[in-house]
Amino acid sequence: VWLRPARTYRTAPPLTRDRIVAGAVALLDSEGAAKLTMRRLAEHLGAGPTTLYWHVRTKDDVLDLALDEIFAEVPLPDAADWRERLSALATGWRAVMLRHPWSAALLVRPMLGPHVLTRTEFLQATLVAAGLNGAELTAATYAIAHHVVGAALAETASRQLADAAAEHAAAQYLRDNAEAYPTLAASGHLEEPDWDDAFARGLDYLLDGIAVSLAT
Amino acid sequence: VWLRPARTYRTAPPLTRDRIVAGAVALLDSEGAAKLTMRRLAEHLGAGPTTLYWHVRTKDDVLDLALDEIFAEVPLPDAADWRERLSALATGWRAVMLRHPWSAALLVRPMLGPHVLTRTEFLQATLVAAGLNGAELTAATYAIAHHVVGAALAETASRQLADAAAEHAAAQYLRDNAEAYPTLAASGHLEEPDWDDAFARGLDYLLDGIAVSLAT
DNA sequence: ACCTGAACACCGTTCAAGT
DNA sequence: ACCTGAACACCGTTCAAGT
Repeated sequence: VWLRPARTYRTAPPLTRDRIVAGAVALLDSEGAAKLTMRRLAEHLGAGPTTLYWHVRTKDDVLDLALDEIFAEVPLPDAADWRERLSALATGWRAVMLRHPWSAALLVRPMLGPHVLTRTEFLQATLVAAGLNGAELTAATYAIAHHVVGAALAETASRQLADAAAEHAAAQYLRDNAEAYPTLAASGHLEEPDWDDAFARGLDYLLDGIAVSLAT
Repeated sequence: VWLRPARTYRTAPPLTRDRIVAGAVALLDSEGAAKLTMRRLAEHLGAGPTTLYWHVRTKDDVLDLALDEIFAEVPLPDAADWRERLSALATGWRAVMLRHPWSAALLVRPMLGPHVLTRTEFLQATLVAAGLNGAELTAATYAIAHHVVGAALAETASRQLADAAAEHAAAQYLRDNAEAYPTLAASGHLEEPDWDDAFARGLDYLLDGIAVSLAT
């Protein structure tokens, strides 16, 4: 999508790519990915069932645009210390993905949107300023992104069980098979962990490791 | 699914849950997630278009079963050193996901299958043996899983561009916008990185960080 | 107990036709 | 330039009916 410019208009039109993207995000937030349909989106925008195809090539385009759109919400922190900058960026990034739970499932598509690239640029520039380069820089950039994406994915997935009965059944299942999964049963693996705490600690492991490599 | 037992039979039947899962994995491997259809899967198995519904409740059940199935391929290493055990587990896990590129997109569903739980049990037991417990144990377990899942997701996504023209266009796009993304343009962000190297280094950052916390 | 086909209520996308 | 509706080739799932 990113390579094809949005159409330009002579006068303010009723339907634009921006309005389509905003409508898609609204529908995804309120009803989830399974309910986002080109027909329903068009109806939501007060257009005929196939009008969207003038502004957008496929449904995948709409999804790519919607995913990039929410990245604009991720704040770019201004802390001086590189560790603080990275923690703040990662925390804000995760918060945005949890606020738009449909976003995790879309990350199998290449992340090339302008807002995504702006965040990645900020992330990598901070690591460069901290002193990384070459293969270490690449690895650190991806590792931090993986932590955010993985955390958002795991927490989103866990919420699919939010149905209390299903959660209870899953925990019971683990207890019934305690001899097969002794460690998991003992640590309460299928009970909701403190996601915020686990995320922050995991990120600290990563940043500690990066700091170690910077010190040598 | 995991709580509902597979049906039992008096005689060897033509269609079983196992055959359905094996057929689904085969179709997903050869044609991708978009092409897996209940109708096509049934046809692939030589059954009527709706026969699957006797053995399985929904298409989501089939996907959950297929995802768990491939986790059986992840080897459980027997190294003595905890770091070696974790590296070997994570590396094997990533390799399996890359071999079945459709698997990354399915991780938005809760990972409760028996094979998944066996790998998670092994991962967490290794961390316990290394000396972790409580909130640190939870955080380390998830952080390692996030690294594997995030890496598989990113590499799979990047391969969607495998089309050489698209890759070239994306790199060109980044170069054209070098003033907006100077760090990314300089580091060649959109050119294929050495995925194996980035994965190994990132995992080392994480394990270094965990080792630091064990030492204090 | 297991399998089938018809049927229902949807999809994404194309395209000739309208304004 | 922009929007429309009919139409095509599909979906997942239900259910009465077969063996």
